[in-house]
Amino acid sequence: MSDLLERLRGRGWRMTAQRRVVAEVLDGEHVHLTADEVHARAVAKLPEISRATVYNTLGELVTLGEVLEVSTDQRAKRYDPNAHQPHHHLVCAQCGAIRDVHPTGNPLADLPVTERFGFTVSDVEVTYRGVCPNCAAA
Amino acid sequence: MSDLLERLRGRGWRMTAQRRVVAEVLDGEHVHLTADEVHARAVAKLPEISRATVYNTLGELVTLGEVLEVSTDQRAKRYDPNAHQPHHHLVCAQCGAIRDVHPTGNPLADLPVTERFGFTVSDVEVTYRGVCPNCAAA
DNA sequence: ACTTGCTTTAGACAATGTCTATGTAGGATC
DNA sequence: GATCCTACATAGACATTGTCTAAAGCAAGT
Repeated sequence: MSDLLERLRGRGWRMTAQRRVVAEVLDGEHVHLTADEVHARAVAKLPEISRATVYNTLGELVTLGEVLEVSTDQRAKRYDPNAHQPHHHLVCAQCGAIRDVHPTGNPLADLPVTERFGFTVSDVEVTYRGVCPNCAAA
Repeated sequence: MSDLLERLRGRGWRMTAQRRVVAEVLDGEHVHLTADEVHARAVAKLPEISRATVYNTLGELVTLGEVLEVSTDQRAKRYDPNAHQPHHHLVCAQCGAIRDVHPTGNPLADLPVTERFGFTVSDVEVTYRGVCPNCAAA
């Protein structure tokens, strides 16, 4: 994904070693990392990167729409680099593992006007919960 | 809702002034309070109640299934006393206001087996996001 | 009323995230 | 390539939310 780096540069981003590293970490694995996990992996590549910079950079990526913020549990937010394809999440209630899923149907259409209370509804998040095969086996 | 207090007593709960107050706060208004908000209202009725007790009691009510924990934003969890009627939530992206809603359809049925990755799926949460009438007017 | 042990309390601690003041370096310009 | 301006990074204090611990308190059965 030099794609990503190019897009960011095109939006006037000043390209720094720190930002490059954060982008690489998110690209390197298609997973759902917490900010601290991103920081840990970034430090492995660039030891002097600070926590604040990771937080700032993640926040900017979210604002730019390049990364999604996911709150599947009440703990740390997770960052999902799969921002350009709409999807929902399936979470293991025991180990916290997350999978991207693509349900059929359109939940937005399932909310009648009488259930909107005057809100302008623009988005819907669906989180499925269950037990993953690993945890079920244990 | 002496109902609630009776149910709790029936389950072996030792009835204390603190627990009674927390239950009253949750019953008094059909809203979605944070733990701190519950604490503030509890203190108004029983000044010496501690933060830890409120957290403990809320946790017990959740375990007993009498109250639901809702995480609509990345901030504090909210507690929903409407635990006996399945529902989802509609959240204002600006002010955080929450409404209980009842969409049609069954999202659980919308997740094909091929999208379950071996998980045993037991539950689904749907969170609609939008702008409430108050914020839209402002 | 006594006793038992569940419950409460205050405050330390932990996890996650934000802010500030200062120093650094990207990249436009020459 | 050297200089400068300004956006960016840094360390660490601070804030918010929640958990844990040890000691004191009190509900309820006897």
